Amino acid sequence: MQIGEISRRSGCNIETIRYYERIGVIEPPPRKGSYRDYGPSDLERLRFVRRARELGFSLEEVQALLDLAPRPDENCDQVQAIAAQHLSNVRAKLVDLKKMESALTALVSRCDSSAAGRCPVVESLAGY
Amino acid sequence: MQIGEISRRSGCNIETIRYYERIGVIEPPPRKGSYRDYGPSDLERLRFVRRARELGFSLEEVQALLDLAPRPDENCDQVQAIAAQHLSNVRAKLVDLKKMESALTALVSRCDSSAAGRCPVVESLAGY
DNA sequence: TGTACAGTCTGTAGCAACTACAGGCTCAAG
DNA sequence: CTTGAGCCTGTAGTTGCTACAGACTGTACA
Repeated sequence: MQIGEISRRSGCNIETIRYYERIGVIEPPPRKGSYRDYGPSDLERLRFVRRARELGFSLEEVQALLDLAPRPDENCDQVQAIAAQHLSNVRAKLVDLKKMESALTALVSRCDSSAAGRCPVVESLAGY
Repeated sequence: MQIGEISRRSGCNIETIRYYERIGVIEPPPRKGSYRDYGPSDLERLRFVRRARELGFSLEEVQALLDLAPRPDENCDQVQAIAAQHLSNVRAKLVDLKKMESALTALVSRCDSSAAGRCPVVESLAGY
């Protein structure tokens, strides 16, 4: 299959696929003429990458997962460790974002009820 | 005050301050000899930038806020609009992150109770 | 047979928002 | 007079793409 088709079927866009090849996330496929010729295993791999990216894994983590995936029975601990670590990062980010959310909510709502002539948003950011 | 001091007092690091100057977020201060010589208003401005960045505003938004801030009474609506827009982005991100969090939690916990010989994390990412 | 046209190729540059040097200056203290 | 901290400019790296330019290929239709 050509790059256009695997792009459609994997949900990765064409430039991204070539980028993944360049940085070694996927193997360079054989060529049919000068065109890349992908097989079903490439499709699987790209889908794997895409799902992992959607869950917020970095490409480095994805690489590690891909390296471990062929022997899931032996590497389950390491896979687990990567996922758990990532989960805790996500939870930390959630905490941060929630803080931001409430700070922003306060900012915006204060503005609604403000007296004329001053802007609480600006004042809050300036640090009173 | 020199860049080191304003850096300490604003919480922005030195390289970042010079970067902000380069891209126009702050004005180039006068020089004392060849050294940048900052005044109190620069400190205020940098603190403003830092707070806004901590709340997740992009530098472009920060620029806009800084442009509007000198006349808060006239520009309150626009300031408000920027903040409200940003708040809704933050909320959208929160929703995404929460989805990621529960997907990851499912991934990781399934692994705990898994039978030997298969790794649910890998399988889930591969898409069964 | 010609030609149009979609699809692909390589290579490079851009994005955000910094961060990290290298290699050189300046300025005050000892 | 030298040491050392601090500053200077300029450039390149980071992450994960995305967006070209300019050239080629392969197929369908006239």
